[in-house]
Amino acid sequence: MKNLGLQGLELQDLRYFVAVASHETCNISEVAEKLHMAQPNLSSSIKDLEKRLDVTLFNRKKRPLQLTTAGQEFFQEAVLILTAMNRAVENVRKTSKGEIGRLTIGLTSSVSNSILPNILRRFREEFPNVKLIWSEMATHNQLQAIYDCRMDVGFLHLPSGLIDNKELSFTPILEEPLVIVLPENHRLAKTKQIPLIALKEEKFILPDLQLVPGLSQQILNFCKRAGFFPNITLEAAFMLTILGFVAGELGIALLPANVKNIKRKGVVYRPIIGASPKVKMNLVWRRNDTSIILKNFLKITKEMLNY
Amino acid sequence: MKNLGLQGLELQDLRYFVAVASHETCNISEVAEKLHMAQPNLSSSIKDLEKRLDVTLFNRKKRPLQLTTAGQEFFQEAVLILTAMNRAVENVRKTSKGEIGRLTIGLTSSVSNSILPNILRRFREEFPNVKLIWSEMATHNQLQAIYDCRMDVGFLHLPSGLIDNKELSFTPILEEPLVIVLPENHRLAKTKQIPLIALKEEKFILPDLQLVPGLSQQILNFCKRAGFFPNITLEAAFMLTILGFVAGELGIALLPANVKNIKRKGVVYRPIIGASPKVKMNLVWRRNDTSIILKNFLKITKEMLNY
DNA sequence: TAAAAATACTCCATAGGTATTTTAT
DNA sequence: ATAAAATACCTATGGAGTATTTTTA
Repeated sequence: MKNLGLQGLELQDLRYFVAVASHETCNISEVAEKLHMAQPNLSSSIKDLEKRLDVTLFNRKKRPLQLTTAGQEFFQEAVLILTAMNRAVENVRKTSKGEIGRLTIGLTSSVSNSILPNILRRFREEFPNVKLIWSEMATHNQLQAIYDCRMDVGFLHLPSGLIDNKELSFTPILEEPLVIVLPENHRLAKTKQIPLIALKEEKFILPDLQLVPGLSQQILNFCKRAGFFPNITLEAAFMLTILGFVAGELGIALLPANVKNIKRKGVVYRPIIGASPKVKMNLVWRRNDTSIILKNFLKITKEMLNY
Repeated sequence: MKNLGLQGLELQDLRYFVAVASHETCNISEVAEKLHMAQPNLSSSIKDLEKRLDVTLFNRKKRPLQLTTAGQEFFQEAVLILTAMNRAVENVRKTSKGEIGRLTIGLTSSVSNSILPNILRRFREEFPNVKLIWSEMATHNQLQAIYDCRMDVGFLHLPSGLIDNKELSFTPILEEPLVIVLPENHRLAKTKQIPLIALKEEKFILPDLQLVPGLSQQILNFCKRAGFFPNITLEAAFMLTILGFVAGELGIALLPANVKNIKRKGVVYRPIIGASPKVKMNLVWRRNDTSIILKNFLKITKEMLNY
């Protein structure tokens, strides 16, 4: 017999108790057999439990044994506790395999126009119980959110000066040529292919330098390499805003090729002739993030690039 | 080291895990000291838990240690489980002491007019967390409900043939004289005290023989002993109904004295002169009911009788 | 280099087994 | 009289201790 370890109720005690209490006739011998254990041990386990609780759970003056009122009460709660334990184990296992949980993803319009739908579909297939939360956000805001753990991963055009960052990791996932965005009545709209230098005297509408630093920096670099510094008349954070400005003949723009997926009245797209410049899209996350969900997301994203 | 008992997660595992996980810096050594145990054992307990779950709970590549995502998940659930266990223990102890729970009580109007309020007040004082559920019910229905465990205890006038019942126990708790209930214009209403035999030729309104067998049987016995069998014109299950019939001059009635607490227009009460007959009120419960709450209720009820 | 975690071993308390007695119907 | 629970006793696993090594910052 146990030496009354006064403290420390254990789940084993509950398991034995529940096994007996849930038996039709509370027959200890039968239950012991079902549990592949000796009857005296089951008996003394129950008695020990009663001693520790300082509560009589079974009325011993009756055969078959029957639960006291307190025993019924305890039975209900014991079942709940054992269930909770099983669920906790299941959940922690699934969580560790990345089968359940959540991932918060930041996007810019470039991504939602190109590879994103495929990635999401593929991820949903493999991890149907992981909640993906995504929000379209300008590069600058995304980086802040990732730092602050409000976001786990972001698709963005990498601004200069972020290479070898201590806090963040990144990987290039996409290279896109730029296209020239013109009002349909623009003199260059008749031309099929346009060299970059031909835009030297044009008014430029640029992605916002504060909010979308990566993309605008890359565009400026290409112009510089082509031999001119563009005449910037407007900045805007979102693609659609820029297209609107172009349609209104406020200027022309250079944007990633995926913008061609948007048919905008009054706007035409023309490829750049010559050393076609390409902007790079990166995936960014916290370097110290050990989440398996993140790891799986990165894996699937990389797979989708070799389609 | 443990020999990986693959099954059987125990609360002790959770307690150790929660102790470490809830420590500011997850410092195993400090936590071990706080728990008055050796550091290596706490270390290996945690490792063992991880092995059994097949989940890494702490990121060992970092100092201070930090919970993995799965570890955070498990921590939350573990705390809930431990809390549930503590609550279950508290509840079963209180239940066994009769400090929490419920008692379903049956009444007849006789009781609610006399001793019941005192009993309830006294019981509430001593057991504020026991829910008392009472319902006014005719004797016959009460007995049925007690048999069926829909009710735990009842106040009722014991019908003959219930003495030495195998299933039910009872104890007398109250003796009340009968009073004569008359329409205010009745010829006997002028008399202050009336002998029972004077009612020989009157029309009687009797408590329902089916639904309130105990009381009506006792009334009939008294009449028989006084030397006559009453002329029964009406039966009714409830006091107020009977008073209504009397007020309507449909007959007279004999009722327990507590009915005098009800002032009914058109009705007067007159004491019986001579060997004043008394009806007995009993408390009834299932003989095999071991509930402590019932026991306490019986105890308090008996105490209240010697006021 | 220092602080903390992991490993290696030792020991005994107790969960679990067998034999027997007691209890309730 | 019988079936089931309680008691008594025994055995061996694994939880907990001490000493030491490995790891991270």
